[in-house]
Amino acid sequence: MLKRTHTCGQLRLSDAGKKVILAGWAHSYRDHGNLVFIDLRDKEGLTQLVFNPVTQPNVHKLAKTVRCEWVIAARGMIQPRSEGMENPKLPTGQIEVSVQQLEILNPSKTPPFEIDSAEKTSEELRLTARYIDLRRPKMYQKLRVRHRVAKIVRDYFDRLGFLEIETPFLAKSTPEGARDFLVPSRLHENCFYALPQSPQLFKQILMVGGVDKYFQIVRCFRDEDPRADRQAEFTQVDVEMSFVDSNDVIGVHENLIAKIWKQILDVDVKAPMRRLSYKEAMADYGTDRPDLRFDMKLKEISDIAKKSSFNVFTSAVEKGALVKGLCAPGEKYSRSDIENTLTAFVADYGAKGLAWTKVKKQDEKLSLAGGTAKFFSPDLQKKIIERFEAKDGDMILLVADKEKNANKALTPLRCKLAKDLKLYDQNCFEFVWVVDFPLFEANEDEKRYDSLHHPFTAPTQEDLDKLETDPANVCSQAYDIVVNGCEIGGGSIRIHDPKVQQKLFDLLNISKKQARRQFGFFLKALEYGAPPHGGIAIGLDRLIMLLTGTDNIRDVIAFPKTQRGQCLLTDAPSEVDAGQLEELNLRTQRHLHAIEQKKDDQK
RNA sequence: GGGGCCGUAGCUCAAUUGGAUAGAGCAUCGGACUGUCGAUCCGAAGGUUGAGGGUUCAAGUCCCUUCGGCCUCGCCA
Repeated sequence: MLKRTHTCGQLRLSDAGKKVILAGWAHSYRDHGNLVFIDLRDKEGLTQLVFNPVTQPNVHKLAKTVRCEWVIAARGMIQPRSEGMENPKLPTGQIEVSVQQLEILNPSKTPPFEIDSAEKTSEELRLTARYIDLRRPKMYQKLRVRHRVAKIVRDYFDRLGFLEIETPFLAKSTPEGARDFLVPSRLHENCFYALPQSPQLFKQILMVGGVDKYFQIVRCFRDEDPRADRQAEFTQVDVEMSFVDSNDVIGVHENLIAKIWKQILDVDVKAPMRRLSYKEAMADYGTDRPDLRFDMKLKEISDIAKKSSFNVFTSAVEKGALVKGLCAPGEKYSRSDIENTLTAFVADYGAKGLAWTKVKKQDEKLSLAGGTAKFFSPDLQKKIIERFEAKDGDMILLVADKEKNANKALTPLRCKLAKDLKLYDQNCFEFVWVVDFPLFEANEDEKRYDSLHHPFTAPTQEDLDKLETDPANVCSQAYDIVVNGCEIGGGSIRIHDPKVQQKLFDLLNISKKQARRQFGFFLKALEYGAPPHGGIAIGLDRLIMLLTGTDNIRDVIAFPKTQRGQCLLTDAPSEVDAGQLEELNLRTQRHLHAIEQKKDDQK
């Protein structure tokens, strides 16, 4: 076998005269009857091979048989291309290899799609023939960024004295949070492992174990419906540290993020980063993961709206709902755009309606015109205009609903408008830490509290007493890192006092018995000198999505799954032999039906 | 579990809105060609219109069921 001496992306004019061997895939071939050209491709680039029938008749003959995606190796001499024959589109376009020996390492069937038109090919086919898709330079680039980020992460934590420690994948199921993937135990009948949703308890126990500084680039599993930015299995940069407060954890990670952005994109990220309290974020942006690339803050105008003559608003405010909205440059939107497109848009998020009005300048004075304007007196109109700091030509869009519902509709609306109106630079990154989360959110259906993050998040020292008196207003020591409206990580200082942890379980309506059964091992660990500790988990897939500019998580995973959790390449999940089930003491519904059928037949 | 979009040749799409033998570009195969680089030119082959059922004189087109892909609501401590 010819062994390569160079890659297909590195040869330049200065290499002219060198004897080289290249290996790769035939990207394209151009047969002129006499001269034959083959563009040879490997992960580094393309280099043109030229076959001359006069000087190398046998090699030329063989070259004529080569087809796209055949794997070949070629030995030859680098020669400068003659004048006018250079290809400025290729970094190697100044030279070509005049081939003296050609070896066909492996022919290929005609590929199911052409590499050059993969962008236009259905993702379904690309996933089915992933090995073809991965040959594309763009795909390789994304894998490379992923690798480089992982390397930066490992080097960074290593230098700071962190240990990367593996935690079990065959773990204990806990009912909270997402649905677990279960793995049946062969040795323990009727028992199951769960694949970890995160190594949360293990990393905390590592802190009790004195490890002090832990990190892991680790796969996590959550059996929930996928989305464009969500897969059932995904990767986290998982971190835990002892003897720290929130600021320590935040500091370490904003430096890491800055380092990654600098090394991958050559972008300077300011550290320390901005911080927003949960309250501010919810009030101004309607979400705990605000997109700060543009302003367009949400404003509540319940106080003004309740004085209007618009029944929808007045009755809503009376019922304890609020009127909230935003103000956007409105020239681009016609009345029907608003009443059809935008109203339908917010309806998808549960909004019952979208009230609108436009801001007009007349005689140097701003007033409202159109839509709901008629329900507001000039005085109220003035107040609305002031509240939104509205300008001539703006449109004001309002939703009247319970706070939660209004926010749920307005947040995506705000993002959609900003995108449509191009209110921000696509290439900028606005990082923000969202802090001061409440510890709980009320679960109205089941009349109890739910953890906003998870039940191991510590309340602030000041609010410890409120756990007894006023749980709804207890603030937690949690923090989320958000960029461009995307949550890329979150964590908290944890509870290290078993009594506080028990109190939390009580408030979450987890009985002592249940707590002991599910978390007993953990509560016990806390009783043996658990240090104060805290940590964070950063979503690696989303990080890579941001760094590579894709909004499809499957693009940054070598072998991703579809919306229905299938791997089109391997056809997982698939049925298994009855014998395998037997060994695991499992019966599927179909299995049981078959057994019943057999019994009936015997009768 | 709900909503939306999609499925026609290996690939990307078309088919005058229910009408005749389902077309085109690329790819493939054969031929021609001395410098191309999305080579060009000539020719050929290529179809269970995702699957099943229905309406109709007639279905790629309309209806029902089903499979698959994508987006999304719910869900994702």
